Order: sequence, then structure tokens, then C-alpha cells
Amino acid sequence: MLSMKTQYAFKALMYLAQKDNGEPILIAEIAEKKNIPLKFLENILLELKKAGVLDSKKGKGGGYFFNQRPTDVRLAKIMRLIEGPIALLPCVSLNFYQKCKNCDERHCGLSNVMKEVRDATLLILENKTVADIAFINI
Amino acid sequence: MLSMKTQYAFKALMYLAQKDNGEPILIAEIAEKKNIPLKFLENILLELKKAGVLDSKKGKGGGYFFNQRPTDVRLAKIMRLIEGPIALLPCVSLNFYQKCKNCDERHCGLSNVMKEVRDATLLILENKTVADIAFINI
DNA sequence: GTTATATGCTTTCGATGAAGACGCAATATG
DNA sequence: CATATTGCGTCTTCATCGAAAGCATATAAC
Ligand code: FES
Ligand code: FES
Repeated sequence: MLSMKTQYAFKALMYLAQKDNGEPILIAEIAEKKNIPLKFLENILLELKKAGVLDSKKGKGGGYFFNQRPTDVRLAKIMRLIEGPIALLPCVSLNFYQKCKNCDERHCGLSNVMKEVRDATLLILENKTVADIAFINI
Repeated sequence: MLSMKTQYAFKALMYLAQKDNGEPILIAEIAEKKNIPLKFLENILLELKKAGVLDSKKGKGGGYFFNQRPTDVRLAKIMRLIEGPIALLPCVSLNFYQKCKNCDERHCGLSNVMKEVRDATLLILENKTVADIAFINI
């Protein structure tokens, strides 16, 4: 399961993309509408800003808004940014690889299965963007 | 990423299945060969025993062995047992479902994507067993 | 029945994650 | 400049996780 931080990040981005009209949106508004602890959300949005996904404006009329276009922000990127590895094991992670002690990947059934899971997951998360989760047409 | 506990559980089961000849195997042996903290492993194996996957024998010549056949133990079952939900969001979990506040699943793009991820993951983990990760034929 | 061997159970400790409290810094408006 | 608004920074608290230690219990072997 995703950490609360990552879940909140996704929900906040979804909300931002839905209301996106160029105008900054208050942290407090997102927090209230999406049921996210305020100070926790501040932290999350700040990370997304430092990563270049969002930008912010201080003072009256300030708030958060997109720096990149929602259609350009892949879900996999957000996952890696906030959550860390997408793979279930360190030895099958593309971006956070760590070798297993006492286990040879080339002959390891476990890592093989987890590689399958990783690929299936990435196929989805690399091809969906923030825009995709914001607007749903049934 | 999986918790250390779950990673250890998988590795221990893999080792047990590989050496399975009916004879009990020492916790200490698994711990050493798979680089798992001893007392932590004791705990994990105990949980697997209580769940009916493994069984144990005390005293000299004791240790752990399979209660069910490795071909009958699906990886998804172990995941749910040790890790908890397989889904990335509580609102898309089959076995640990929890409703999202302020978010309607029927019109939520995020939960839709995560449902796709869950299904892709389950398709793999429900069809692979402990026996599959123990014996690898390249 | 005594002893060596193993598992079973409880407690403890530090590290990390989730969340809240308080104050500081920047900016729009007048 | 004065003030209200809003994002930023730091410190504290609480729960959970990873890991280790210590003692208790069961059993095979002699
Ligand atoms: S190599 Fe990582 S689990 Fe075997
Ligand atoms: S319903 Fe769970 S994220 Fe929208």
C-alpha cells in the first residue's frame, strides 16, 4: 500500500488539475476538500514544487499551481518522487536498485516474479498522467 | 516497496521450498543463508505457522517445514498475510477495503488507475506459488 | 530425568513516518 | 508604511516498524 504521503500527493494533484484555470489554489482549500492534514500537505506540495512539478505564490491571492502541464506529469514520476521505488523488491528496481545479499538475481525465482509485477505496473503508471486521473469520462 | 518483513518471508519460504525433503530446517540456518536477522525471522515463521502454511517441531532435530504443499501456497496469500493489502489504495483493495473520504470511487480517475494496477499485479501473484519461485528453469 | 537443542513469548530500543504547534518570511492591497 | 493573507521552517509528539535481547517451554537423546 502507498504511504499516506503519496496518497495525499496524488489526491492533491488530482484536485489541482481539476480546478486548473491558471489561478493559484490555496493549500487550505485542497486540505479541506480532500481531507488532508494541513501541515502535512504543505510539506508534500513543497516537495512537488522543488521537483519542478508545481509552483507557488505567496501573499494574498497566492497558492499553488502547475509549473508543468498536467498532461506531462506521469504518475510514475510522482510515485518515485514521494514514495520511492515502484518495484516491490530493491533488486528489481530500475531507479533505486540495490543488490540482494546471498541471492543471485540471474537464478532467483522471486526476483523474476517481482520483475513481472514491476513491468506490469510500470506499463500503466508510465502511460497515465495527472491529467488522466483528473478528468474521467465513463 | 515491500516491508522487510515480507521480503524476508518470501526469501525464507523460497529457501524452505528449495531444501524441502520432509526434514525440519533450522531457523538459524535460514537466517544465516538468507541474511535475515534471527529473532526477526523467528517471528515471521511463527506467523506463517499460525496461518497454517508452515509447521514446526521443537527440540533436537526440530525446525520448520511446510504444512501445505509449496505448490498450493500462492504468493498473493503470503503478501496479504504479512504485508497486508496488495492494492496501492485502500479504496481499491479487495480484502482490506476502506472507503475514501471526499472521493467518489465511481467517478474517481485515481482509483480507476490503481484498480488497473491491482488487477495486473493480482494476475501474477495469484497464479504464482512458492514452488514457482523456488525452482527456476531458464 | 537430565541435558542439549530449538522453538515460543515478552520486552526493549532506535529509526522512521504521520501529524500538530508555533513562529517567520514574503507579498498584495490600501 | 501598515496590515491581512498566505506560503515556509523548525521543533515536538505519537504511532508504527525493524531489530535485538532475555527468558520460557517443548522435545530428542543419552
Ligand atoms: S536476487 Fe533479490 S530476491 Fe533473489
Ligand atoms: S475514491 Fe479512493 S482515491 Fe478516489
